[in-house]
Amino acid sequence: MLEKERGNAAQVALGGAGERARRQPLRQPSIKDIARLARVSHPTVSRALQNSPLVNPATAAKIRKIAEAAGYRPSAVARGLVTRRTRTVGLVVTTVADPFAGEVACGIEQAANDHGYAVFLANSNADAECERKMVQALAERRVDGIIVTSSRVGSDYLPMLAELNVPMVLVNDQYPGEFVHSVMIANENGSRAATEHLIELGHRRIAYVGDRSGYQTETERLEGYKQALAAAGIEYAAELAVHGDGRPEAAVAAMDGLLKLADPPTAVCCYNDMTAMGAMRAIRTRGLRVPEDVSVTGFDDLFFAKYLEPSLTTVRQPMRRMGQMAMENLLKLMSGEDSVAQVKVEAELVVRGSTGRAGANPGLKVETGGTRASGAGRRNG
Amino acid sequence: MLEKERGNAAQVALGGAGERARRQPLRQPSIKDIARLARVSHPTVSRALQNSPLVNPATAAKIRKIAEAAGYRPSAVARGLVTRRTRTVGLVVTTVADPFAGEVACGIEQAANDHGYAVFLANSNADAECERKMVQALAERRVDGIIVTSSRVGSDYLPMLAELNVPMVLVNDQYPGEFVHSVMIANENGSRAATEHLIELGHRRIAYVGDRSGYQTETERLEGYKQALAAAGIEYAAELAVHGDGRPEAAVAAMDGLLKLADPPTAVCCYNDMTAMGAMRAIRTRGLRVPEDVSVTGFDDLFFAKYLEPSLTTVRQPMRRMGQMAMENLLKLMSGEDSVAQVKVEAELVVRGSTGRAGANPGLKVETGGTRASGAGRRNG
DNA sequence: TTGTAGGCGTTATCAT
DNA sequence: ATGATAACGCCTACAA
Repeated sequence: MLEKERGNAAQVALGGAGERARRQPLRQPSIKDIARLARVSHPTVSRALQNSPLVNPATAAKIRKIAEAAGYRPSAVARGLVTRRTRTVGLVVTTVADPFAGEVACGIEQAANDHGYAVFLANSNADAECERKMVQALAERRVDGIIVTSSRVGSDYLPMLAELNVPMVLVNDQYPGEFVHSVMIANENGSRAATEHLIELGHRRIAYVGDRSGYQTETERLEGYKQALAAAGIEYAAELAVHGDGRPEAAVAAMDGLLKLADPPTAVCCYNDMTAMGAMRAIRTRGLRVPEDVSVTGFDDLFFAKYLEPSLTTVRQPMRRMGQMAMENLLKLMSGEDSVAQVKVEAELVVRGSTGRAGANPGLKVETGGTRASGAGRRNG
Repeated sequence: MLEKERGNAAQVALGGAGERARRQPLRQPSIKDIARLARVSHPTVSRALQNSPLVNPATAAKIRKIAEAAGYRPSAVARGLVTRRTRTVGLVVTTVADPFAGEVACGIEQAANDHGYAVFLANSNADAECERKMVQALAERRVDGIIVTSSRVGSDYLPMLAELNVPMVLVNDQYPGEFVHSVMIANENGSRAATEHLIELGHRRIAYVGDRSGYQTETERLEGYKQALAAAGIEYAAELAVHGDGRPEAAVAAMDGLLKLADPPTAVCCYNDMTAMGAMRAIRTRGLRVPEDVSVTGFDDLFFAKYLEPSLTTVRQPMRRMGQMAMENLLKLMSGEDSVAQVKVEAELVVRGSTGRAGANPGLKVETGGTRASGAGRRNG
């Protein structure tokens, strides 16, 4: 439409209050512009726009009308500079493309948005150095707080925390320790429940396909598995506890190794749903069936779990809710409350079609899985 | 000039220059603080930190050392205020928990990060009003650009674009029209390829399970399906084209309706992988098998597609790459280049186990799917 | 090579 | 109820 009229739409619409054209990236109207148009001082405009009671209702209305007409939008950056609070938080994840991280991010974003906060997204790609850089970058952006999800360098945050002096909340992170605030799932309980479920179904030879060893989440889930075995008087066999990397590809290989054992397992407890997905593929590829030949459990209850064939018995994490809780904790921290600390979220076993009685191998059965779920531990959502 | 020596961590660490404690949110050191410590003026510090050649290497080194020791971090907000460029972009998605959006977001974040930009995440929850609000909020944050993914109100952005005067790039959006910049997948081609594949396998009675009707992406994919039918001389049957909502739950119901037809389809072309996942569930629930009884195709090639049983034949979208392209286009737009416009990305058929010859029903066959993929259209990644 | 003097768009602190 | 005036932390002239 108009070509050289760099004067922004607002000013043009108002009758060309712009004295001279700007070469700058098209300045948005400021309170000073509005003040000039309304024939008042900028502070008055500022007050009017904040619905301050200190301003005459009539002038306030007039100012708001003018601001509206001018397409005025307050600058959060200028406000942030003077108030020293940007109403911005940083979210560090390995990658949002990961379904778990996506769900958590969704919960965080929701809660943040509800409170007028914006969320900076930072992917660390599971690289510690990169992760550190991202946190630094967030600090430069002057975020009011930071949430780190599924980090593998959680312990490194303690010194950072002190240095950056920015409130932080960790979600399912590595060694949150005593000094930081966190939201964690009850890994041991969840994993134990899954394993107990398999034991109840008569399984004795139960394998575990984990994440890379050494991480807290992995260690805790493995521990839950061991606890359940011990409680049932089943001896832990090191050959049955193998490692993947939390992704299906590695799980295929790990599971295949288990199936090649002289005495292969009849059930497998997986670190997470992605791992379970890979394990199921490995089982099917060998011509075996789930759950008739091998029962499988996951962890997370990602959206696809109930749509796998058979649908996956898994341990549910309320991922969105956890994100929301993390954000709410962070909000408290940012407002000065130093009370909240470590939040432990209970995990819930969701029994579906991928687990069945040990030795229950009714020959050729085509309709595996489906909605065949026992009543126990059904999801409440 | 300033009599009140605001104490801060840096100064304290450097020898306790802070006279008295502050109740403020603990100010970070500024260039002025560094200047005082280095006994130079702030502009000199500013220049030194920007590696300006206008500053004496010796003093520059000294300044950098002091800044480092003081834990100085430049304030992006102050810089943004003066430069009028925040090096920040907004990303609007329905929800990052959606795998497609997550992948695109990942690509965007990557590219943004590579260029020193930070990404604001904004979930619209598929609500037009909310989406509009998020864009306004981003404008107040003074983002340099905005990317909108899978919006259903794409056309509404034209007026917004003019009003906000912020460069925008849309990814797989609704009616991008002539005036906005976009990255779109070749929906018709992709859908046509999938349908042609089914036709080549001998199918004649091919159904289509779409998204809610009226959206451009949906319309185009349906169109591709129709084109393939027409080219093969198969008459389009309205009863075989049904609607879901892009999510598995709705697809289960839609597919079930198709299976209840007097003359049910032997193949179904689905709007996306989520829909295909639901369709497969509906098929199995009825005691039918994929692909022996019904062949299924998806669209997207989400991470789980190859792990479904049978693995899903689908049309691949290079999602991360598309996000990256969108960001790169946005970078150009933000730097003033007004050249880039509508980018169309080719879709690639990936043949896997969920599609098979029509009428090829070899009785009870347990090992469905797996890695049984024909050579045609294999992914190159 | 360095320092001085604005100004970015707000809010905050005083006056009036 | 309103208006000057001064920050906030940085950058960019321009002056020295």
